Amino acid sequence: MALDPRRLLILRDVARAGSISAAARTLGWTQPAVSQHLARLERDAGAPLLLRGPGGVTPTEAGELLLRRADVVAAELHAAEEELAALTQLRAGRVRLVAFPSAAATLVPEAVGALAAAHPDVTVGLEEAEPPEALAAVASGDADLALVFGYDGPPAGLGPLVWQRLLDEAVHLVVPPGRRGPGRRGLAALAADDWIGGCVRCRTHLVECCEAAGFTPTVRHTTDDYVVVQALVARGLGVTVLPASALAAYRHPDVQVVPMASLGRRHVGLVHRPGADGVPATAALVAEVRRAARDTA
Amino acid sequence: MALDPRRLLILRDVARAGSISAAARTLGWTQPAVSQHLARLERDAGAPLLLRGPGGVTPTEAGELLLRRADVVAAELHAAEEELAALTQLRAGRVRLVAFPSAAATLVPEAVGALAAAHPDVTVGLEEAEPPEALAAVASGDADLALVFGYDGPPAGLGPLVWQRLLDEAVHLVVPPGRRGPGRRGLAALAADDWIGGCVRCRTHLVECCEAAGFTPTVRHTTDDYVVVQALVARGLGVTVLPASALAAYRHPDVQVVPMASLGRRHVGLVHRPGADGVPATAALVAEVRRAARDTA
DNA sequence: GAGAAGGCATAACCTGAGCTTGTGGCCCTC
DNA sequence: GAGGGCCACAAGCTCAGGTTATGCCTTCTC
Repeated sequence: MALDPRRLLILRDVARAGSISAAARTLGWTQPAVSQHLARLERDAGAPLLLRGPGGVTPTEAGELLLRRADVVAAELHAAEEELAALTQLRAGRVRLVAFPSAAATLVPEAVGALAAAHPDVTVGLEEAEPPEALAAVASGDADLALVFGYDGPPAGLGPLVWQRLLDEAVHLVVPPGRRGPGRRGLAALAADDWIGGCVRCRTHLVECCEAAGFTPTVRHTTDDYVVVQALVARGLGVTVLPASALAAYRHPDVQVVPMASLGRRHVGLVHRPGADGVPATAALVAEVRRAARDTA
Repeated sequence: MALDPRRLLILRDVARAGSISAAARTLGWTQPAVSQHLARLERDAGAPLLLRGPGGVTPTEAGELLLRRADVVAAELHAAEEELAALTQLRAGRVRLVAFPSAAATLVPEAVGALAAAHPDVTVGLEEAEPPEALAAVASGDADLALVFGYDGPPAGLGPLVWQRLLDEAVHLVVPPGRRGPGRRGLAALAADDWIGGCVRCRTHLVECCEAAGFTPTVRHTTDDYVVVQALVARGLGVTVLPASALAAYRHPDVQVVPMASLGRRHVGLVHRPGADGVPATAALVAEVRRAARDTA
């Protein structure tokens, strides 16, 4: 009783061709193949669909009925293939990207700009969020791609998500002008200083590094804006740490930058759901972000 | 690249069930079966359609696209099955019947009336036509069923059409009141009479019978109305032949009816295109006509 | 009318699509 | 860390769905 939609399309071909043999020729099949499909369809339908006459075949009332439906099915199928082709050829599509703020200011504009230039009909939605929220957005399906970072490895809480490393960068100590470096004592030399913290994740890393050096930092100021941070440091209001890319993007002329291995390295990467890198629009954006990362490295 | 509509429906089942395993359970299949169908569909589509996450699966942009189309396809299929069921259960349908005039006055009303009573939603279109035109109508597809007759066998020119014999009837000589019968001389005794002819086919048969008896009849009057014919005969305006059923339907009190084997027999039957007797509505009407013929015989 | 041509169905065969079972990996939950 | 749910992958087996071969039908042509 259940109709096979493929046979509906075959019925349509036969009706258009006017005979079973003619339909077989257009399908590149033999006549019995088509004949058997029709016989099966008629059995499933419970009524004759075509009357076999000399020189061809004419639909019955039931046949006409199915032909009307088959036309709709064929149209839907064709439209689906068209839309699908648009997606795979990047003539359509949408990517929802979540990125952490400093990336949004550097990598993202370059990548999104390049994608828009190459494929103007692919739309990119950008949202700023720190790694934990970004991961949640991707995991829940609210975003397709997240630009996130972690210290000394991928961020925690990846779950089933896929991590694609983009670049590692050093984390530097940033101190006011004229201030002497920490020397061999390392971070411990700054135990008494006021500290400027960034986002939650960065501050956590900062605190961990300090505690590894034997003290708990006094975090007096908090901002994740690396321009603001440097302005505060330049005025002597505190010390901080900044990843190399933030300093590459903007470097206040007065601050001192001190490389320190004990501050670890920041790992920047893309995160998406497994398989999402097969989605054409997402893959294209991933490629552009990777290119941008390679260019800035 | 060509999408298999069956897999589209499977995709739909999976999306509705929320996971491949759940869809497999509702389909009564195993999980790998569904998994393979999806893999093939994604290959044909050229893009991932579902992202596999923990606890189930969520459609991609391409997947959503196909799901919308699949909904339409499923709706069409369902509607087609509904309409088909209506046809096979005689809750809908149409039969176009062509019948020769005297049948239209006797068999047809009974049969069509019975069909209408049993299946009020099946519509019957009736048209009157003599056998040759009736056969042409069926052959060309303008009619589904024809009630026709032939003398001493099925009518000529059947071609590929199917003949279903309904009944045979005697053909009687009809002469004015008081007139002596033909006796052993047979038809030849009426060589000098005026004859009343019916339709073309009937007159042809009349002429053939007379010529077999050695003369060519003078056909003075022509009408295919058996009431009119008998009125003419009753007034002594001519002689004629009439099939038994015409005389059973109406018998003028004054005419004499003389059975004559040499007038042959008239064969009444149904004609349809091969396979048309499988069409539910047509089959139902055929059955009613046969019943009516059996009852009148 | 005999033959050729074109249509369809049927039968028998054979390959591969599409099921199955079995297994392993991954994630989450308890 | 044991258990359960999800998935993909691999290998096997069965039958759907092709094929070729054949026969019958009607129509057209000479």
